[in-house]
Amino acid sequence: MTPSNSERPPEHELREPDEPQQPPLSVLLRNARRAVADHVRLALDEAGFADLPPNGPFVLSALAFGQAPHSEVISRLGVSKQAAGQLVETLVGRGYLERFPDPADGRRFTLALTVRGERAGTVVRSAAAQLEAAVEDIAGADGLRTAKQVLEAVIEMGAMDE
Amino acid sequence: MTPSNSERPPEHELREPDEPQQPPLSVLLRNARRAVADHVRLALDEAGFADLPPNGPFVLSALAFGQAPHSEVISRLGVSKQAAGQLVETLVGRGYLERFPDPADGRRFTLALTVRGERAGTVVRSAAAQLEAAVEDIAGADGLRTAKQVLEAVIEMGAMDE
DNA sequence: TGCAAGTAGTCAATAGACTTGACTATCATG
DNA sequence: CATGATAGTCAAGTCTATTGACTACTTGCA
Repeated sequence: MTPSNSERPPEHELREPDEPQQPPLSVLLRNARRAVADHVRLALDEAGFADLPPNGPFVLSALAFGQAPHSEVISRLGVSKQAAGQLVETLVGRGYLERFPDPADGRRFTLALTVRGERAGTVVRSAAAQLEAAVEDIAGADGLRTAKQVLEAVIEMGAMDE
Repeated sequence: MTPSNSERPPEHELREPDEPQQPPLSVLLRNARRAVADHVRLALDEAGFADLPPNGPFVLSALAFGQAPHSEVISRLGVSKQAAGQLVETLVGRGYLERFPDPADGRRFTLALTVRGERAGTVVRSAAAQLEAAVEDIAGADGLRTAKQVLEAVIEMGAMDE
């Protein structure tokens, strides 16, 4: 027996919810985020893009059909520039992205999707859009818009803590 | 110059949004989730619980003021039982949790919060509640309720892909 | 011009969390 | 009491992110 237990047994009872109350926002957000990510991941796997790393969909979406400076992708990702650099390197290595030097600034690079990257991006966007459409069918256009406004408010509140 | 660049420059322009359209749900969820997590993390750091791992708040909330079987915490976390076991081990080691053997079943363990764990749990819950209340001030009670319903719909849709 | 300071990005090492595969101990069923 | 299932751990490896230090380039100012 490896875990070190003390001898005293616990006292309280497991609480069971009397009413079907709504869970806290934090839990809902966590689970909803996971659900969307899983849905997108499933679509990617089926389409032959299983080697796209977890943050890949985010980069692909940020690039959409166009291009963007490396630095912008970094700042949108919300991770350290080193982590973003590694991710970009991986995506380049796996054929999703191309890197172009900025002609005006020798330090900078521009990122653009390859054909494969665009295809994967299409899968990401359509999977997300499909789920969003299904939610809209249930919640209605107004409900979805309201929900998005609330999410934007949450994001804004969070940004206020620095 | 380490990155391998090709010589051809990119063709398209960076698109800029003409209208302040709402971002896709997937992006909003990602960012909102991060905002909440950051907010909670900040509160924990300030309260002296900086050593709580990222998934710690979730476990603490799952335990609330009571106790729960290890297996239930595992299934709710949505990760492998090994990962959950590591997390629990860490939380025990850092004084947030205690493990008690189940008197009826020698294989099972019950988890309960220590005093420190309850304090940290209080911080987590109050930080989350504070943010939720602030959002409710902006969006209104109806808006928040609607948003939660939408999130639950998203979670349910995701569960349908297996 | 030329130097100082700031910015873009990389390198290297590491930490942290999760995964798979194999295993032990206990319980339930016949 | 033997077989199979379940709870949980051990061990090893992977993957992602972090920190700290560094190079290369640009900008601004004298």
